Amino acid sequence: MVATQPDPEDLTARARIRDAALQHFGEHGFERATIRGIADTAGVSPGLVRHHFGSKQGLREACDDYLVKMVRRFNDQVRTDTQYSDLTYVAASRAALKPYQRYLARALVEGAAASLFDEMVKMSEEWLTDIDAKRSEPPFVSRKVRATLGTAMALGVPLLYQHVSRGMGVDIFSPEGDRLLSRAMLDIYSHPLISPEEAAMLIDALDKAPDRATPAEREATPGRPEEHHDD
Amino acid sequence: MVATQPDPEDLTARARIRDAALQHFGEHGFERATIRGIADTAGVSPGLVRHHFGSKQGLREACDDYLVKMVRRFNDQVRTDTQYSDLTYVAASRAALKPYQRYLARALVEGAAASLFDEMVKMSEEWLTDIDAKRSEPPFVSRKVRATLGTAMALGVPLLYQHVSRGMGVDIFSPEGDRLLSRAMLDIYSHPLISPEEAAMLIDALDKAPDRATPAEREATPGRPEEHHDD
DNA sequence: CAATTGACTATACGCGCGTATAGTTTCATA
DNA sequence: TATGAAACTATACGCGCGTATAGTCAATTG
Repeated sequence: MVATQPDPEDLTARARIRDAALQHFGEHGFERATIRGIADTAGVSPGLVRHHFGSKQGLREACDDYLVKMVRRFNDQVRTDTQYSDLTYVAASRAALKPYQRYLARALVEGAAASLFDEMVKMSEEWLTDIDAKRSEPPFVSRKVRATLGTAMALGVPLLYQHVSRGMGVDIFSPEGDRLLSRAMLDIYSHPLISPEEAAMLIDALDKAPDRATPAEREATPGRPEEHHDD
Repeated sequence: MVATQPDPEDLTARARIRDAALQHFGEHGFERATIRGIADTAGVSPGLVRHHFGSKQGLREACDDYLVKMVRRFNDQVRTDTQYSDLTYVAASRAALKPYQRYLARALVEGAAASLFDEMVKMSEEWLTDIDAKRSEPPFVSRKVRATLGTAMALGVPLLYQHVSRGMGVDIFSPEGDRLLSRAMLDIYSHPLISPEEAAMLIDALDKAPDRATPAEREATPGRPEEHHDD
């Protein structure tokens, strides 16, 4: 009961523009989305967009800020509610973020929304703390590394939701899809792909032979492999 | 002899354009990338791009086809080599696809490159077949569903490589980063987050109360939650 | 040696975009 | 009612883009 949004009904024009931008950016991407289209969806003139947000980039930043605030609030809320396990958190955040999912996906892949990702990692770390307490062997790597990887992997599902839905034969955002997804996640998270012994063995091999070039590594080398500067 | 291409070596202008496009599309996104910029990187005139690929969209499709062909060849190669486990495959494909990773990420998130994703799922399914043989309890869901989810989760890491690198404190494409990543993956894949008993219990709860609305589900409902038409 | 064909360039057109600016309405306050 | 600011609209400009077209050059072929 954190009474957040005053009323979805009489939203101010500024908020309507922001929501329309979230939608358009998510559906068409930042470049392809047009101020005119966003203004049209929001029911205002294109000029008003500029009046409120200064520029297209400003509008984007406002969208990012809004989402970060929303995720942060969601996390705080869940954090105080101890009934959630890691699994149900994943499911809950999947549901909560659903409307913004496409926007989120694009932003994250483009390297933006960093604080949002980090927020999720911190969340994962907290749960890992509990899980690690019940664990016998010491982990191979630090908790933060595992939390980071776990977060990225969990995000892979909504990020690729079109492909996942196609592969599962059901829209993962529909009730049935969500149910199937939850079952599958429970199965995956409760059944290791390899045994700890095998893993330890492979780690040993890894430490002894750090130079493990695959046959493909030699073959797949195109024009400019080493350049990735950010936008 | 129809030898239009004097050499299969990737030195023809057409190949250079394709490589430049892979790079530009990956770095700037499809919309933002310009034919002029691609032509410049390839060292040709913008007109030649059109001459060879017809249009910008045609160029994109050529890039997709090329990548699919490359992944397929990689898979075939690995498939015949039985020394690979699921884990090392993930690592190997991570290395092989590295130069195309940014392009891949954008394409996949935009819903394109579907056959590529499906190819990977098929690969995962084959390995799951072996793993399932050693498993006592029956899986909660079909193998394909688990393979699909596993693929999406594995892809989440390179998709979010900037965030993952930041969280791990090391570039995951550097040798050290790759090593740390492999260790972490081995740990995650060998240590379940929850016990099978807990999972079974949660599934039970899931089946009995299919309507599990979270507090956030009620709160986070923006303008148009139910619309997601594809491009 | 023409003659044809394909690789490649130079140049320009038209359109849609972000942006700028001037003008109009709404509304709180005195 | 007067007034000033803020919300909002109408209109236009300029630029960069994809695309189209005409032309040049090099290699192949009879």
